[in-house]
Amino acid sequence: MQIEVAGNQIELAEGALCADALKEGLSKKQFKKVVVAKCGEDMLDLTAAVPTACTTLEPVFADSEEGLVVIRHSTAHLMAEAVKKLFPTAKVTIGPSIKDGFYYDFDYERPFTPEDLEAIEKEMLSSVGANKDFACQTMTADEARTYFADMNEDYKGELIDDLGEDEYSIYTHGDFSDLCRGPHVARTGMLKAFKLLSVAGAYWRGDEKNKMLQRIYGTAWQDPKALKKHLFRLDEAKKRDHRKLGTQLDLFSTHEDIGGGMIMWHPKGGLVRAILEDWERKEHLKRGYDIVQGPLILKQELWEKSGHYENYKENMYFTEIDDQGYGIKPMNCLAHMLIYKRKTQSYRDLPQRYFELGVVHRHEKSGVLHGLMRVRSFTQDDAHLICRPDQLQDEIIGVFHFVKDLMDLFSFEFRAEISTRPEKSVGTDADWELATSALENALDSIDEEYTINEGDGAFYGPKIDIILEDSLGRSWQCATIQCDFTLPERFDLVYVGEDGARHRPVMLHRVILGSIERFVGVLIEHFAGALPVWLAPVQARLMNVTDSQIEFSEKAKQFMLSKGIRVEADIRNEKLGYKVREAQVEKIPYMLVIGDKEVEAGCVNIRSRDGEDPGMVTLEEAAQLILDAAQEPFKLGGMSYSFSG
RNA sequence: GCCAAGAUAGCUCAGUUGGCAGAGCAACUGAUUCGUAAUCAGUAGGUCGUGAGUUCAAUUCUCAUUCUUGGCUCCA
Repeated sequence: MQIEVAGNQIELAEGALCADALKEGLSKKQFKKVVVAKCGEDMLDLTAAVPTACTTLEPVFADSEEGLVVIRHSTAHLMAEAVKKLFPTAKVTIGPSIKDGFYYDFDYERPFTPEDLEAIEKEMLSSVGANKDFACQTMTADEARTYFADMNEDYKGELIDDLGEDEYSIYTHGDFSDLCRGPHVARTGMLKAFKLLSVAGAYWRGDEKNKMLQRIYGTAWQDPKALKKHLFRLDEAKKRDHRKLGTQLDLFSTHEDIGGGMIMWHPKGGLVRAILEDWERKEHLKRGYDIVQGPLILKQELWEKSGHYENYKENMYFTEIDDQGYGIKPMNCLAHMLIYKRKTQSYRDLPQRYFELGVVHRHEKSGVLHGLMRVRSFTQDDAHLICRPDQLQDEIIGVFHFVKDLMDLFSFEFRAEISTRPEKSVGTDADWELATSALENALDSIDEEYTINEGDGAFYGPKIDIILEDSLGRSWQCATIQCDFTLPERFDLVYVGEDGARHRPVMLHRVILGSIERFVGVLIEHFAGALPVWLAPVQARLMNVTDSQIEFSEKAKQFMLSKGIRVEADIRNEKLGYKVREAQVEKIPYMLVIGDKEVEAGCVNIRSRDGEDPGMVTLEEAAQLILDAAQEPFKLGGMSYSFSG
C-alpha cells in the first residue's frame, strides 16, 4: 500500500506497523523523538498496524502538546505498576494526564508517606531501566469484567459497567495491566523525565459521598532538561506566592485567635487597599454610580424574604439580639433594595447604580481557605444596577467595558464564562431564559467570546464570570456580572413609567475586582510583590550616605511629602550598600541617595528598583519623575487617577 | 466538610531514641561615618500553637482542639 508519512510518499507492506511506517518516512534522529502516530484525529500506538483506510500518517513528537499528554499518561501507568508491586493490596482506579503532569488514584489501607513516594519513584526507574513493552489487547466487556474481577480490581469493574462499551482495550507492561483507551509509548524506556510531587485525598469519581482515595501527583516531560526547567518554574512561582510575600513585605497576616480565613491588614497592606479603594470610588463616580452603604447585620426575616435564608443559609453567620434573629451579610444587595425603595422611582431616574465597598462574611468550608484568595471575611467592590428592561443590555455592556479597562490597566489576560441556572435556585424559567439571553446578547453585540458553564449560576440568576490567570497558572474569578429578575420581584421594586403605570425594574449584581482581598493577592503574585508605582505603599526611600546629610534628608523628605509622594527616609547609621539592599528587598520603586555632592547641589541621586539609574537630579525633577511614573498606567488605559487629586 | 502533613524567638529554620531549648537574619546597646544588594562587637528575646492524659520527668509519647499547608468537594 501507498501512504504519506510526514510529507513523504512511501510504500508499505500490508499489516505493517505504525513504527515501521514512521521509521521509513522520518530521519533517524526525528524517529527517536516519536511517541505515537496520528492518522487524522486518531492517535495510534507505534505497535499498532497502520489502518488499511489510512492515507496519511503523522508522527507525534515527544515535545509536542499531544506527545506530552501521552508521556504523562504512560508515566501514570508506570507509577501504578510500581505501586502495585510495592503495595500489592492497593487497588487501582483512574490515572489521567493533567496540565504539566499526571495523577493516579489508589485505594489502599493506609496513607502513602513521602518515603513511600521515594520508593515508588525508585521502582519506576527500575521499570524504565528494564525497558518493558507496552502491549495493547482488546477484550469484550464480559472478558474485561472477568479479567479485572480475577485481579480484585473492583473499581475497574465499576468503570466497565458505567462506560457500557462492547469492547475495551487493555494495556499491559511488565506485570501490570490497566483498562485504558490509550495510546501509550511503546516501551517504558521512553519515559525519561518524571518526578512524584505530592499525595492528597480525592473522592472516587469526584463525589464527596464516595470513598476517599489517595491521589499521587507527578510531573513528566520529554527529557530531563524540560523536567528541570519545570521544577525551576515551580520554585520561581513559589517565590511569588502572595502569602510568602505578604509576610516578607509586611502587608498582612492571619492569627489563629481571630479565626480561620480572617485577614489583618498591616500598615503597608492597609495602604495598598486604601489606594485601590479610593481609586475605585473615583472611577465609579466618573461612570455614573452612587456610593451607598448598608449595615453589616440585618434582620433574619429580610434574608428569608430574599431567599438567602433558604438557599445560602449554610454559608451565613447568624446572631440574636433581644430575641430577634439577625444574619451577618454574605452579600450587599438587601440594603440596596431598600435604598431603592426609599422613594417612588420614575423611569427617568433609571438606571440607579448603587456602589458599595461592602464587607461580607461567608462561612466557607475550612479546607478551602487559602491565603488572601479564599477567605471568610472580605470586601467586595459591589454594585447593584437597577434599570428598565430596555436598558439592561447597555448596562451589561457598560459593566463589561469597565472590567476590560481594569484588565488593561494591569495587563491581565482574561476569559469570560456565562453560567446558567443551577438546581438550587429561585425564579421562573421564563425569567431565567430572559436573563441568560440578555447576558449572551450583550457579549455577542460587542463580539466578546465566552464559554457556557451549565448549572453554575447564582441561586437568583445567571452570570458572566471574568476569569484571570495568576503566575502559578491558577485561574481566579474576580469580576462577575449577574442578572437578577427575582429580587426586584421579592422586594416589589417598581418604577413609574411614561404611561403613569407601575413597572418592574430588573437588576444586575456586579463586582469588578471581586474581593479586594483576593485581588490584592492576585496583584502581589502578578507583580511578584513589586507593585506599580501608583499602588506601591512606599514609592520612594531617601537614604543618606553619612550622618552629615541627615538635615538635608529631612528637608528632602518634607519636600517629597508636600508633592504627595509616599516617601520614607532611612537615616540610620548603616552603610549605603546595606540600605540599598534593604530597599531592593522591600521592592521600593525608587531609592533617593543623598551624599555630600547632592547636599551641595540640592539634589538626590535616583536608583530605581529595576536597575534604571537616572543619576543626580534636583528635588523638583525627582518628584516629577516619580509622579509621572505613578501616572503611567492611566495614560495607557481609559482611566485617569491621581492619589492626591 | 473530607484525606493527609505541619505549628519551636519578630522572620527563616535546626534540634531533643523523654532529662536545663539552638543558629542566621531582625530588634536593642556600643564602636564605626562608610557612595548603590549585608561593617564589627556585645545584649536581650521562647509556657516549643492551646488543653488534657501517660511518666519521677513531656517541646518530644497518646488524645482532643485551634490555625496553616497540599489536594478533593465547593466558591469572589
